[in-house]
Amino acid sequence: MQTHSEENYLKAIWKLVEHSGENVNTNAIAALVHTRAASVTDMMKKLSDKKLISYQPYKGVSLTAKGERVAIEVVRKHRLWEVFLVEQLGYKWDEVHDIAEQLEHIRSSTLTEKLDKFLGFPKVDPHGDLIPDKSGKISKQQQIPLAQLESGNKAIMTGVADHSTLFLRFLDKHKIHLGDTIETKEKTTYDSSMEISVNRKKNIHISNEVAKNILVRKSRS
Amino acid sequence: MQTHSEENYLKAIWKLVEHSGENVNTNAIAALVHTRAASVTDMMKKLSDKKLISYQPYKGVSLTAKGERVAIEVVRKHRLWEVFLVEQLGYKWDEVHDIAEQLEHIRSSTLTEKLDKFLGFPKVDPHGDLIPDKSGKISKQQQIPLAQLESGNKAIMTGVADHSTLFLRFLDKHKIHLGDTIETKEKTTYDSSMEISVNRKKNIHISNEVAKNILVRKSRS
DNA sequence: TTTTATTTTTAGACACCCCTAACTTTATTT
DNA sequence: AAATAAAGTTAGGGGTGTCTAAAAATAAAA
Ligand SMILES: [Mn+2]
Ligand SMILES: [Mn+2]
Ligand SMILES: [Mn+2]
Ligand SMILES: [Mn+2]
Repeated sequence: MQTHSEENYLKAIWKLVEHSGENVNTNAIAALVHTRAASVTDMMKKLSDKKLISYQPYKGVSLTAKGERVAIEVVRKHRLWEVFLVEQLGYKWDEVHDIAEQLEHIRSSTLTEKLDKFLGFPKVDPHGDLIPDKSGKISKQQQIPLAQLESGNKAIMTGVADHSTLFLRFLDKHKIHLGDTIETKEKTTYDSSMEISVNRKKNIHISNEVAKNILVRKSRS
Repeated sequence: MQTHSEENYLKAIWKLVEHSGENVNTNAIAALVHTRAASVTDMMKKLSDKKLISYQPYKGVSLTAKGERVAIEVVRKHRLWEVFLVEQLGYKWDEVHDIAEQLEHIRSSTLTEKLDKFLGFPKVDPHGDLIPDKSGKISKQQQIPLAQLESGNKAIMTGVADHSTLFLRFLDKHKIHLGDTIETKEKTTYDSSMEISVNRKKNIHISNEVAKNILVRKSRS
């Protein structure tokens, strides 16, 4: 049984491992859980004692099988609750993170499965992130940043790399949504900005900053 | 902003005041929040410092207006979540308490209202308890224990005094539910047990213990 | 290879929430 | 009124989770 705080740390480590593959460093964790390095070190000792991570001072940490199981369960709950908040309660996709951050810690042996069923066993959350299944399995998303798409190629938007309210609202304002077909019209060499079309209609000019945070799946056309 | 623990204490005090009217004593609180008297005293000091209760050592406590507002908000959330768990997720009425005990602490300026709307603005929770409205108003339930109903009188079951799984399952087993019409057929003077009919059909013999925990509203017939 | 900068850990502290044991106050008996 | 019982508080302490400041280890630069 883990505390909320322990769960938050495990989830943070899991996310960092997903992205970097490497052992995770203290400051990165501190940034994700909004604490200081010293607090992270304290927690790493506790999680290590509980065999949830493997930890060698100064050398970073990684999750044990046990720790990963816990982390994935938290991620599963977080994403399922996000689906609930958006699809059932009518929240916008930029409003749900903080609430899900709390709901993910609700402890019950039956709640997650009932919620999953109630929601119709969704595969992805409102941000396009995959929802781990009951057993903790989660397939790797085949997606790349839009910034990497060659000129003239079509793709479907499947996710976002930046989950901030600011970015999500920016996308809303420009009517760019998950599932939209995006075509790269023209790339400017100078600043790597690009002209794109959304659903074959609207043409928009976006910066490289934005293009890096839009994740797409190349359509085999 | 209160901690989970503070909210639990405030809710406990609120419940005790509802039932007794009097200043609430330390041991009663300890029993409700599953702690010891010493812990209660510690917390009373903190809540008093925060002006959430008025507290005089050895003389019991009562809620300030501020404290009552917080307590009722927690109760509102608890009961709304219980409705969600039963009506949307398919839980039984004896299974939801512990989960609602956690969900009631989810902090969000918008969640409660969205949930309330989603559920269709329910008036009562799965146990017949009234749900405070958005402004914190909660009307007094006009109900009495079935044990107090005179022989030959009809009433409608509106609630339970005992929320334990054991009792709720007992009622399920005997198909006694909220909204059922209950008529007192015969009372045994010796042990105050009684013969009742449920929905004009089934006749059941129940102990006084049980009759005290079934709450009914007399039907004006 | 030194020196300097960055990262990480340790030391010491504090708020929170709970506990047991001992003491004090209040209530009840005799 | 004195003795006893019950209820409530204080003293002292433990685990958790966070912090700042200082020290140690590692990485980068000169
Ligand atoms: Mn969280
Ligand atoms: Mn998400
Ligand atoms: Mn609670
Ligand atoms: Mn209830």
